[in-house]
This record gives sequence, C-alpha cells and structure tokens, in this order.
Amino acid sequence: MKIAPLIQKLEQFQALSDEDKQTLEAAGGNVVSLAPKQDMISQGDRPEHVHLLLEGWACRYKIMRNGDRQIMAYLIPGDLCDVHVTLLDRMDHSIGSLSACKILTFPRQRLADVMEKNKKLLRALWWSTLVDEAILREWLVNVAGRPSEKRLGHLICEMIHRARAVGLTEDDSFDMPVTQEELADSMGMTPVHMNRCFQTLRGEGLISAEGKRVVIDNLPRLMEFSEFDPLYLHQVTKALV
Amino acid sequence: MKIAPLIQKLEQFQALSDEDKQTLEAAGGNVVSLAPKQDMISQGDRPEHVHLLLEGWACRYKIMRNGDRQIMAYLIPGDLCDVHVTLLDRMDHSIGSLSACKILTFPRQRLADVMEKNKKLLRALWWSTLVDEAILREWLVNVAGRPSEKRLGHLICEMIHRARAVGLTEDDSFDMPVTQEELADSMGMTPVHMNRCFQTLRGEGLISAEGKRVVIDNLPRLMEFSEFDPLYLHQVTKALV
DNA sequence: CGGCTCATTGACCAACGTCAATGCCGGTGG
DNA sequence: CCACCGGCATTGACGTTGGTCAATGAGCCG
Repeated sequence: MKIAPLIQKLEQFQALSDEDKQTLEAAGGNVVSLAPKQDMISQGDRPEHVHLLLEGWACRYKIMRNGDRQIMAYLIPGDLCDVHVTLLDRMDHSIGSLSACKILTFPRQRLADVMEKNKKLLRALWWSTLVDEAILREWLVNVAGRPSEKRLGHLICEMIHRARAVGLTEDDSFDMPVTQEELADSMGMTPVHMNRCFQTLRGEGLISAEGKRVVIDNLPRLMEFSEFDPLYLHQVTKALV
Repeated sequence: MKIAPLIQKLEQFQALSDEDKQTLEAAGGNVVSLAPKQDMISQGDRPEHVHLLLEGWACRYKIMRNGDRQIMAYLIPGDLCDVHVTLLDRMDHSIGSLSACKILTFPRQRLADVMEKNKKLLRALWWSTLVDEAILREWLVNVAGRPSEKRLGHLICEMIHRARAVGLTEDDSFDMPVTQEELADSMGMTPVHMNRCFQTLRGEGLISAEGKRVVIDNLPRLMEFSEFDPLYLHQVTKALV
C-alpha cells in the first residue's frame, strides 16, 4: 500500500479498519517525484492538493527579510505536509524538498469528502496536526531555552524517534539527508556553529555521523544530555530505550 | 452571550447560525475564577474539561530541567486553551493564569458530542487550532531569527492584532497584564535584556508602555521595524493600518 | 583534471547573559 | 496617616556564547 507509512503513523492514535485504509488510499491521486531543493508549495499559494511524503525529506520554511531561511519543521515519509489547506485560505509558509522526494498528492476536495464521511479518519488526521503542533512547541523550547549542543542533540533524538515510528531506522542509526547549513537554519544558529556542535557531540562519544548517516552511539546518554522526553511526540511506542 | 469572544473569533473563519452559537454555548459548563499565577492545567494531566478564557490573560508553558520556564503561547479572551485534550491523551505542557481570569469550562465529552453532530463547529474549532499552530511557527521564526528588539516589537504587533479581533483595544493601545520577566520567558531572553528592549522601542518613539497598558505610538512603523506581516494570523480583517 | 558543494578550522567580535545594586510603587498593618 | 515590605523595573560593569569572516580540505561528478 502506497500510504503505508501514513497508516503506520495514524494507527499510533487509533486502529483503522481495512475499509478505512482503502478509503484513504482511494482518495490519493498521482505519485510525483521531486528533485532535491525544490519547492513543493510556496507561501501565498492556495494549493489544490494535499501532499503526502512517501520518500525523502522535506521541510517547512519561511524566508526572512534579510534573506535568511528559517526552517520550522522537518517532514519525513508518512508526514502529511499540508492538511491545513483544507481549512486555511492560504499558505503562510513554503514547503520544499531537502533530498529527492516521492509525493502522493490528494486532491483537496477529495480528502475533504473523505473526512466529511469518515469520522474516524477525520479524527486521526486532526490528531496528526495536533502532534505537529506539539512538536513545534518543543522546537520553540529547544531554540529559545537550550544551549546549542543540546539543541542539536534534542533534534537528533526527535528525528530518530519519528523515523523509528515509520520504520526508517536500523538499530540506533538513520539517514538524515540534511546539510549542516540546513540544520543550522532550523535551530537558529550559523553553519559554523552547527559544525562545532557536531564536533562536541562526537567528542563526547554520543554520536558518530558519517556523511548523511547518523549513528547514535549511546541513545540513553544522548537523551539525558539533551533533556529529551518523548512525551510530546505522543507516540504509543513511548520507550525506545 | 458568555462565549461571545469565541464566536467573534470563529466567525473570522466561517459565519455561524444562531443555532450553531446556541449549541456551542449550551455545551459550556461552569464559569470559574482563577487568581493570577495559578495553574489551570498541568503537564501530564488528562483533563476532563476544555477551558475557554473569558477574561484575563493566561499562557502555555513548560518548566525546563534547570528550572527556567519557557512560555509558548499567550492566551487572551476568546481563546480555547486546550481543544487538544479531546484528542491527545495527556497534556505535554501546562497552562497557567497570568492575571486574574474568568474561565468557562466545557466538559470534554460534551464538546466532543457537539463536534460529532455539528460539522460546521468542528471545522471552526479545527481551524482555530490550525491558527494556533501558525502563530507558533511565527514565534519560532521570531525567536530563532530576529534580534531581540524586533522580537519584542513583533510580539506587540501580534498581540494588538489578536486583541483587536476580540474587541480589546482602544485605538492603538491595549492592556497587557504581563511582567517583563514573563515576556522574557516567552521570547528566550533574560528580564534584564527585555527591559533594554523596551527602552529601545520607547527611545525610537514606537511605543510608550505605562504600567500594563501598551500604547503603540506608530503602528505602521512598529510593524515595519519588526518585520510584521499579519498573514499568519489568518484574520479576515487583514489590515489594521 | 577542474569545479562544485559541503565540512572544517582559526582569529576576532558583538549580542546578549550574569550579577548585584538601586529605585519605584502599591498594599498593608500599626 | 505613615512606615515598611515585596514585587517589579531599571541601571551599570563585566563575562560568555555564539556570530562573522575568510581560508583550507575533502568528496563527488562531468
């Protein structure tokens, strides 16, 4: 099933019947490929489709006055990028691919119809936007309140938990197709300093990133170091440890 | 009508019939008073009620490991504090009063029943959580990407727009019952530095805060200075200027 | 091999944090 | 009515985290 990772995510909230799954899958339209660093939707758009990420990583971002980019969320397979557009008039931010992506597009109205008729799915999708909001709150805490090394550590902890929930990890490692510059843009720091943070975490024996592969050498210790508490992810599989 | 400010807010999204309004009002329970600096809900709770703020200001916050508090949202009259709890299992943060508050409590199940039966209200309430999320994204941009004086300026612009939407402004001034320390906790800075930011904005002739009353001397210029674009608030009344 | 993007390094700098003192104001008890 | 107290705003001197600038490497691809 194309939408398997989404199903996997939604079932953390509520079990879905085969019929529910089929209904959702049937609402899907085309699968589209997107090259790295391309916009999927831009700020100001009134998109006609909702996008489900099937492969690759993407991000929400805004471009600021001085040209800086602020990344506000990372999107991984199973993430619906923009359920908003079924309710909000216009995109207040852009969504762009980080790596090469495969995307399933849902015609907006067809998804709205599904939610109109199937309350279980509606609740599940609403739930997923609430989890996105919870993640955003934790990002704010992270950026506003923690020193830079812990920020990076916390982000890595979050991403391995989310990646694991959709089956994208191996032991304590996963692919993170994101440059240090992009990481810096998401955590409110400079690329130079992001690099220094990586050095620190490696020096402490907490992680050993090689290229785009992040290997966490000691997850419990990294979680402790980064003050990471997975409660905010509202995952059923609470404990990874 | 007790829930007038909420109605006023929801109707930015969609007009509601008298019947809709009555349905929503009827779901409400008791009106409760809360002294300043009291928790309304605490992290980890599974609350039985959804809270609608009728009077006063409150905030979402988390306490961090080192005892610092991070405020993640300000809540003003008309704001539903925790629609989440109809779907998320447990509170991942706390909500506390800043000033004395009056709160209308909705028994969780009764609100869920309303949404079950009335799709228009369900959509309106979902919409309001999506707007909350949009505000949160902008806070992240603000804290991660703007220098401290613009952060404060941006927050003030946001709050006067939100206050105006529920009729709580007079010309370009409004009551902000929040200490500089609380503001600092929301913008990721220290109270000392928050004070310096106030001095700058006053010195530039942008605002003139006297006690808890904020007077904006030149709103267009403050918006320009703070890089404030109200799009993210998704208000119908876009322009204040 | 040349040219690209990205990671890494070092020297220096500024925004913001820390610490500690002082002032202001409203509330309260004598 | 007035003195005292407690919370908050304000100020100044100084310290530190993280930003800036600019150069060097390392890996990849045509």
